[in-house]
Amino acid sequence: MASTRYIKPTESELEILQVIWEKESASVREVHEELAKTKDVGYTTTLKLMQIMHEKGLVKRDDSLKTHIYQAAVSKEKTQKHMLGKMINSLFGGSPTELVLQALGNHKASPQELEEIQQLLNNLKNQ
Amino acid sequence: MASTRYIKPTESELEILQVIWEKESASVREVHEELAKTKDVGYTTTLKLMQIMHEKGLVKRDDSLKTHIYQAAVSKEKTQKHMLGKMINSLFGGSPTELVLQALGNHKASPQELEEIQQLLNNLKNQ
DNA sequence: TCTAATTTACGATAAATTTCGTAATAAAAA
DNA sequence: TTTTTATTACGAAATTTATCGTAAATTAGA
Repeated sequence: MASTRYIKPTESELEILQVIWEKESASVREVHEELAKTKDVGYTTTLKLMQIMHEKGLVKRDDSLKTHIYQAAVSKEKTQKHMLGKMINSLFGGSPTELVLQALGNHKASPQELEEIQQLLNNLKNQ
Repeated sequence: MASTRYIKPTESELEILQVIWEKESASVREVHEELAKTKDVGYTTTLKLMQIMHEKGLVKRDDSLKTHIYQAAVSKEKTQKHMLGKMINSLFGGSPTELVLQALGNHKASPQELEEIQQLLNNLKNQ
């Protein structure tokens, strides 16, 4: 049952995963077009990265047609959870609260968002 | 007044910064002993990293004595803020709220901590 | 069919990060 | 003083990550 060990995506790999998560599935071209909006990088670089990600098991692909279609092999939620946990440990002395306070303090949230957080907070309190 | 641009610590540098932040000031030996508790790494590796960090301006040092004493040149808070911001953008679609919800949902907080968060939430609501 | 364009495969290089060995220096101990 | 120990400086290698050029294969268009 031993689940395959967690593979930590690199920074570039995270950028690519974001696009794939967003689109559900995508070709190299589509991912590249998206990255190119904010980054000056060659097509083959994106291609190579995605091939490596496939080897690592970060993405799966359908290569039955000429243009391969990629999908994420790791969930956004699991990845978020891992990265958050690592950050909490490495930068916030293991205290998720410290992180939450920082995040709320430094980055403004809308009234609706504050309400969402309030809801969750209420749930947590009633336990 | 242009403040010097932000220098992103690498992962190893963050480990070292953590120790220095904790101890306020420390020699290479002290930092290394701490790292060695959880990591198998040579003394000169730690030394070299700290020298590089000094060149980059991540730490300052008193080298008037044989054993140099290091201090952080970047604050824990500023670093937290930067890393959080980066993570919010790269993994939480720019939404701090999403991050907060994840952090609270996945990592348990004590009643006191929940109260702290409630306080901050109240402040934010009254604006 | 023949030519263009698109895509993948692959290797090589570049750049950044981490690692450590060795020598020089300074301090401490014998 | 002499020897041992601890520390720094430094260079180089190893590793990881990111970049791109070129060739081969496939598809689409003329």
